Amino acid sequence: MARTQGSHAEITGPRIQAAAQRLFADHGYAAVSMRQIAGEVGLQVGALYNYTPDKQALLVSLLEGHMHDLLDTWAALPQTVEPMQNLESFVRFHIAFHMARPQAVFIAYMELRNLTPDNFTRIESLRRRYEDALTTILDRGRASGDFHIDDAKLTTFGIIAMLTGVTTWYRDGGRLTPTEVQDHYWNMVRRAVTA
Amino acid sequence: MARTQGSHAEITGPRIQAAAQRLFADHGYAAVSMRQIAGEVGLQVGALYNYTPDKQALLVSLLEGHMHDLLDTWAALPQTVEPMQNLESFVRFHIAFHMARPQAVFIAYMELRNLTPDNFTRIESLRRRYEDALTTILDRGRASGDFHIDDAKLTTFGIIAMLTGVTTWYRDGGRLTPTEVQDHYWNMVRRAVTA
DNA sequence: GTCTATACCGAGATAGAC
DNA sequence: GTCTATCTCGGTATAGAC
Repeated sequence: MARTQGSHAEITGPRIQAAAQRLFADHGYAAVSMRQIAGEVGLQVGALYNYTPDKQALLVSLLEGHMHDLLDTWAALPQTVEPMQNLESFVRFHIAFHMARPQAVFIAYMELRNLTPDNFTRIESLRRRYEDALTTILDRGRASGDFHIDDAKLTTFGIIAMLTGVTTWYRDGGRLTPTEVQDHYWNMVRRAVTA
Repeated sequence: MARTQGSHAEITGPRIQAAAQRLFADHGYAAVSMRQIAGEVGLQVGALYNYTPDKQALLVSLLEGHMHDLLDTWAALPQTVEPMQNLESFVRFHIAFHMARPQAVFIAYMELRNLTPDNFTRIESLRRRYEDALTTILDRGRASGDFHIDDAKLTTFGIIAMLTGVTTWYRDGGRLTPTEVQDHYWNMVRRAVTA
């Protein structure tokens, strides 16, 4: 079966996603044009619309892909019954996952306001599911007496904000290795939840 | 002295700033048009250019104003020689200041990438000065033996990220009073820096 | 200082040939 | 599936009358 000339569906789709991700992360969704994305991939604008109905759908698919990646990867990790161990693996996982995908993370935090209300609701509910995973760990640890925390929800927000902040300063090849960064943050979190 | 008809320089300037701040915070700098800002103030577009040379300068003045407000307000607070007390007042100050200006804070964190390189450098150096204030407190507390921390710079990033995260969920009139929020975060920070 | 009018450009998206 | 060409709209910014 000879292909239609210039037809490359299987590889063009992912390349569009990758280009959009890079450009959205660097300049922001609103500041990036469909022409720029097309140029990055080596297409004319019109061709983009074979892959996405519009610009918004491109953003949504990036955000949804990222959130599902996050939830699925965490769910696939082995869990223990020991609260302190569970918390440690959450902390290390969160840092490692976020360090490895700075662009996707950046978009996930910055571009929520560019979603239409219904898309926003969908993405927000995925984020909440992730937060709930940590809240559950904290609640169990408090029930078992391992953790001393005032408010599990607030502690969840505090921990996640602290850990996610790593992406604002961490650069590959910097002063600290990823493991060292994890060690330091785990030290802070561990002490913050124990008396 | 009769005024020129329709001339209101003293009040129009601040109103433009306020409208820009609100719109930039709600929709993002790149997504807001000069026409929208003018409409919000009750002007035609052209009139805006009596107050700002261009859109970028409007953003810069908001960011610079916010950062100087932050630095000056902190500098005006009384400092003690007691590291634990200094850290507590930093934590409470940071939360209170950020809670009170959600829009300015949001813009200060989200719109840095829409600055031209030289403007970015200026704003970044102001932010660094603020971070250094906390690092200094931590260093002093470590030297005095009050704090047990691995890395003052990293602890600075961790604490500031955690505290600033308050703005993502706090709403006036919510479950917790501002003071209760401060109490909880101070508990977490205090434990995180002590053994 | 504000207005109206406009220059100029680039945005998102579509149509139809190949 | 991609291209060229184009539609329509709204963007920033300016000119000149009042």
